[in-house]
Amino acid sequence: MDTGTQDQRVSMDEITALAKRRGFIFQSSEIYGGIGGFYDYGPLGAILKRNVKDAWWRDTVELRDDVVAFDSSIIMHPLTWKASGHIDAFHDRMVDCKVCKHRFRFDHLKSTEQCPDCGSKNSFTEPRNFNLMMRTFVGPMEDTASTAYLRPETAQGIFVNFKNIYQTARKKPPFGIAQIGKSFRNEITPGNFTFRVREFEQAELEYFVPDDGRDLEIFKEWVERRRAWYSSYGIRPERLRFYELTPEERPHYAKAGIDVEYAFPWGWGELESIAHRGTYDLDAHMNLSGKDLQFFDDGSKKKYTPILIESSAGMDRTALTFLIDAYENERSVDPNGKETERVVLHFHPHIAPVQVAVFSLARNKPELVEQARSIERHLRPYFRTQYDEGNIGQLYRRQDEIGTPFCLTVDYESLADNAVTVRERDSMSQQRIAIASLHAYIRERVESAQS
RNA sequence: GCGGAAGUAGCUCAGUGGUAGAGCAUCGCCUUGCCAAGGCGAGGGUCGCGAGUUCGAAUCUCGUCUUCCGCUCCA
Repeated sequence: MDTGTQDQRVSMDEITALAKRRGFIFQSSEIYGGIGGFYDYGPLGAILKRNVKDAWWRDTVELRDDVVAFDSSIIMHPLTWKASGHIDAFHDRMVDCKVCKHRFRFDHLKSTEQCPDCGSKNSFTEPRNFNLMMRTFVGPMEDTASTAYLRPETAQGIFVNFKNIYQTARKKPPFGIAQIGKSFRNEITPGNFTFRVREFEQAELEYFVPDDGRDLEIFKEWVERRRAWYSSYGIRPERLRFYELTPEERPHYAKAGIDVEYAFPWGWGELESIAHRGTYDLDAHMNLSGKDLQFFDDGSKKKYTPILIESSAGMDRTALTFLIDAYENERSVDPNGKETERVVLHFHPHIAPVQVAVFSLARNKPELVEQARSIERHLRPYFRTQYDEGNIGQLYRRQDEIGTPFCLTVDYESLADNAVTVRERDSMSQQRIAIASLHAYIRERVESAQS
């Protein structure tokens, strides 16, 4: 892993401490001792995650006339998961050898008495089901017939609605369907903070293309679009990689696959998977449901099953990535030779939970306070703002730590010259800006940040 | 799920059987007035949770939950 330059890698301890200290992320149900694999987003974290989702949605849906929005239910007909293969794949019965601690699929054991690895006899635990889908019941009766599952991915909602959508949206391939929503997996081992959790949010794009030989080309276009997205929000390029799956690593029906990975403090971790899925998913649902999900092409007068290009990104993982990637503990020596530290989150202005903080230089001078509050009120409809007052150095440090890109300070001169000091987070440089032109000035700075 | 370690205030920790503590943080007042950590004061603790031993448990024992590390798993 690259550890280069002065880039001392942040530890997960620092990230989780900051996340809690500043109200980004808390463990779920903390007062009852917590529950493994679930997390809550605090006041700043909720905005951070929303900004990440909005940034994805903007680029994937709003800026394209060939992608439509969708939002499907979390609980679907159980046969959905039969067709997708999730039910069969999740019903493995497993046993553990109590001596060598190895785990085996019960139906693969030649002998139910002797461990094939260490040879111990009668050392197996009872066979247990490992079902990674969360189960619940629909209706008041808790029986097999009413068993339903919380979706382990959002994509199936799009597949089963494919015909509904292309008919009502008046789209024909190539076109895409996008959705952001919660998914649930009973992970055996949740961990690494919000990286592997049991309830998480996915942003998925299913892009359907005609079978005209351009599928690989379109796949590559989406890979480049996603690469540009991460880049435009400032993710450090040396910490991001697009890993190309080998034919052995991808499913037999897929012609290509890319894992987008980030260099987390514990190693590379997957943020997103971009996959060529052939006609596999629509075929599976056509087979089980008996319904026709093919597309009729008016030009060639032929029916065909569209080929699917999928991008599936974890929003919690992406939000965590933005948090880690933005983190810097700046150490420097001040003019008096004293060592100082500054924790800064270098969020992109679109991602930052607070974009503009407005300060009064003194807290007990009503004219300054009123001036500052008035500026904050005027900017609030256009930016994510916050008012604060007190020791100016402390105020700056506090905003640095939550990644606020701009701080405005109202001082005694402001009352005379109708201008404030604008302090920029990364450079700490200051500039005097007329109050009347603040809105335009900040808007220009926020928009030009989008590279 | 297995093995190891840990859990005391928001954070970092001290407290080994006898009244629950410190520093930092938070809030209020004063001071300063453009890059934090001056002064005074205040709030804040089911000592992860539950049993047991004991006259008495943060402290000893057992169970359990959570987190971290290593396995395992990751359709």
